[in-house]
Amino acid sequence: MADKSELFPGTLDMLILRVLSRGELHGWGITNKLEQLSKSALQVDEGSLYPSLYRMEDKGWIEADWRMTENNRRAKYYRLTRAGRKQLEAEQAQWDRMSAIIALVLHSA
Amino acid sequence: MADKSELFPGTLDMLILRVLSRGELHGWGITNKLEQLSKSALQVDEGSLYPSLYRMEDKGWIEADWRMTENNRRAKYYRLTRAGRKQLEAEQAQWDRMSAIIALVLHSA
DNA sequence: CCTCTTCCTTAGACTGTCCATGTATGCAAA
DNA sequence: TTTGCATACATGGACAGTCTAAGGAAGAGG
Repeated sequence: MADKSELFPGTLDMLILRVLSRGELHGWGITNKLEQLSKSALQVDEGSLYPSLYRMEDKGWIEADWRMTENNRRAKYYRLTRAGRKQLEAEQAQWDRMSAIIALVLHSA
Repeated sequence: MADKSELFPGTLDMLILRVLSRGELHGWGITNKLEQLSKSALQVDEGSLYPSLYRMEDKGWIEADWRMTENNRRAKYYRLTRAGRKQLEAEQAQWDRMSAIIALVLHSA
């Protein structure tokens, strides 16, 4: 990931699902969107991004088709499936739960 | 880890360091303390705990010696080193940074 | 005795990230 | 027209860290 701020394994899927929940995008676009949304804190490694996309496609959380971008290039546009939406909700809930627990431990007297 | 709520790789070290920053403890005690502090949300797997302890000992973040517990058993008591304290601060800062970023992405309009 | 609890140890599988590298093509500048 | 840059996808291999699973030893208490 980005400048020494590695992502916690497992969170990349969630972040991608979240970005896709705002509308379909191709891989390259996802990278840019994540960088933009995180105010440059996240620069997704392509070696993490694409495997993640394939995994999620296999699992049926996202689906894709090839189209042309506004830059006139071939690109694979991904979008959430219904299962993907459920998955996002679940992961988000799980994240909230776990980060609350961690905060609890970290800030306990 | 615990009832289907797996920890994010990397966070276990931080949680252990945090627990040890409250006072020395042996492995078994760390498990219990984490469970207690997290209100039973975390049940640390021993196959994760001990490798983590050995890693951190190698890195010089913690040190240990064998003693007897109040239950009259041999146990290895771990405590933070100065380096461990610095490490904890760093990881905690990193955690705060990353979780803020993730929250930003998750909750962006 | 016999079982339960405390306590530590380690091998092996698995998952997911990172690094590095490769491909292809559109477009603009030199 | 050729050179270089930006866009876009793909993939092998290394590596770190977790989980599953199994085992061992020894005190406490029935």
